Amino acid sequence: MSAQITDVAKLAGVSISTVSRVISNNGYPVKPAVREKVLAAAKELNYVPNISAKTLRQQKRNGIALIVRSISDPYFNNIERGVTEAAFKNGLIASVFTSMQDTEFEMKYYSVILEQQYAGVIIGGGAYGGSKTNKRLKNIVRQLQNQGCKVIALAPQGFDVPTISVDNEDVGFKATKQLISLGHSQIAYIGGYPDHLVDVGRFNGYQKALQEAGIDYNPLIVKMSEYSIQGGYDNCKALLEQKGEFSAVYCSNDHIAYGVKQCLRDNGIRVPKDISIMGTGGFYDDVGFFFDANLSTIKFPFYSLGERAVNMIVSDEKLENDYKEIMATEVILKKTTAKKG
Amino acid sequence: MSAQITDVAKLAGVSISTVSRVISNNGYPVKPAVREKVLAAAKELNYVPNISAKTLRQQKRNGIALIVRSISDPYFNNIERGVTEAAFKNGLIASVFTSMQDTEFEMKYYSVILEQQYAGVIIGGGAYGGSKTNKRLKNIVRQLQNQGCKVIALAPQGFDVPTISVDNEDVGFKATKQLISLGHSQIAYIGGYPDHLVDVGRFNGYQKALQEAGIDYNPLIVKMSEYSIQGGYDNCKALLEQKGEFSAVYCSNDHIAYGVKQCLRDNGIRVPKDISIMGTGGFYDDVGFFFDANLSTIKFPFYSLGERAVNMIVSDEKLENDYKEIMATEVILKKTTAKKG
DNA sequence: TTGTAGGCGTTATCAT
DNA sequence: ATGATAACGCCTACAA
Repeated sequence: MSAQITDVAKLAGVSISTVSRVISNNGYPVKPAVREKVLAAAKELNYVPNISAKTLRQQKRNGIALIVRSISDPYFNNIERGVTEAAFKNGLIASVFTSMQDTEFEMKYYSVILEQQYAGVIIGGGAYGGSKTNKRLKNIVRQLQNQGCKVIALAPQGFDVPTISVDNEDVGFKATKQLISLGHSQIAYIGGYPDHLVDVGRFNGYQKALQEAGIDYNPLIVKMSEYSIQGGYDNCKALLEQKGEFSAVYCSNDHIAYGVKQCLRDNGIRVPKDISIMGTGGFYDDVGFFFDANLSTIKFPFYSLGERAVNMIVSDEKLENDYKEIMATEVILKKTTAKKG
Repeated sequence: MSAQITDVAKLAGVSISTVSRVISNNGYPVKPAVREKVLAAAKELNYVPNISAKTLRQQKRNGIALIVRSISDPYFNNIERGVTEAAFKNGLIASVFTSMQDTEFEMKYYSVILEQQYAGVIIGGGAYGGSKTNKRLKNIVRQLQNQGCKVIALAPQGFDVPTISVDNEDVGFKATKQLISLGHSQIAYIGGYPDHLVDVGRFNGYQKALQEAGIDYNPLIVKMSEYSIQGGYDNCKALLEQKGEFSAVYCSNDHIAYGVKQCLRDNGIRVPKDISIMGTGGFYDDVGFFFDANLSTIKFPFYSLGERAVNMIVSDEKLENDYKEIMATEVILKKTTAKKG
């Protein structure tokens, strides 16, 4: 249908090898005059190399897949940017796939990624599933690895894959400690899925910080449901209704924190004067169309996380499945935290 | 590296043609017993067909690209779902590319899409550029079309491409008329980029509705800047400070409307009791982690828009560049509109 | 510095 | 119903 390398060669009056060498620009010596001729011919014919043929011949993989939970969850915003930009720098092309938190979808994606011979897949936000679904996922992930596709997770997945992530226990610990250092001792915890590994880690950190400060753990002011604004709102409301005493809340995710903030506001409670809130993630600040939530939070290095994952895929270091890499987080204090007054 | 068709053939004791027929499952008759043997062999070897070879041989395109402005803009949430799910149903695979409102990025994407021989590209949200960048975009889009890649826009782009969209003038008209029918006559307009075709349409509709109702157009209560919550907030604040009189606001986008809502609230103005707000799009309701904004709005058929675009790409009807298709919108009344009191 | 030719893993055509 | 073989478009030894 469209022009191919032979057409360009014919028009330029050279062999296809010469054209190939000019087009792929691989450093192989070609006389400048010839190069010009080839380029001119290619331009005239609107020649575009066929990447299937190239891939097939080179046995090289050139795609990076990023799996996210939902395309519009701001949590993934900077992860995606890091992945996309790093991929480009390495001559690869990143595509985003949305799992919708649905294992069926995720499985389908993996099988496509398998066929498409991607260089790697970055699991930014996989489906949330129990141990049965995990087994199926684990299987297909192993298959991907067998095919030479590198798999990198950006959070613990419940089975061994090379993982780059934050230290979730440390995150929970730092956040809670921050609240303690502001004089709070009645600190509620509102988390996401109770059996999500990520949440378990943050919750452990929360408990550890309390313990270290000699504060008794009070299960009455602990709530968990899901990582959403609504979840935060509802759980906060429940806390208020049961009249649990607390002057601060640690939320294991900024969506939750934002919901809590709204709930408190709707109930005439001043933030941070009456109650302080610490969130987790820091992703609200990165999204332009969001109103700045001004959350005090533990900021994750989302961009770097994505960037690093791509670089690991690109490099030829062999990755063991038990490989774990931790990236640093940062305490950010904005307008939802204050000294206990 | 990994198993290929010859390996499967050898293990199953048949020819590669037979394997191909079984694997591609193309209806060609194969004896059941043989089929079983092949399937077993393929499974044992973890055989996965190489899609590059397949694509090369079949000259078939199997990718759909969706260009969005930002991965986390909820505006694209249901468009993406529609595209992804429709693509799957048609045996295609959709990838999302984020333009970041950056023409350079967008150009790079198009050139990759060109090489990758995508079946089609859906321009959900292109870069926002002036006429010079439009020229470059137009060129590469023409090139895509020449290569046999179908291009569909989901909003006017400033140059001719087959477009499926809502009728933006009608949208602005209906929204304004709705406010008028609630008894409002001093209706402010807060829009996005003043020279964005989409906004021009909505603004025209706004003016037309006023005119039809015999209301004088008042340029003092019209503001435009950008499609963001912050933009809505700031423009609303400016309106309040200049003491322009208005009892309702039509916002040409829900981000803006949400910002306006926040601004009014922060200034002690009750919505909708004191001031009514109509938004545009209805995308806040579709995103789980969002707190329901409860905006009265003109709801767009995002999912169908994406779905229809895919179906147009898949079908072999030839698309003229001046093809335009309009999809219906719906007035949704929630908690930001009330009769003028 | 340039050209020739073989092969990457499929599918499809043509025999059998 | 099955098998042999020639493409698909490109890259890359190897030859010149």
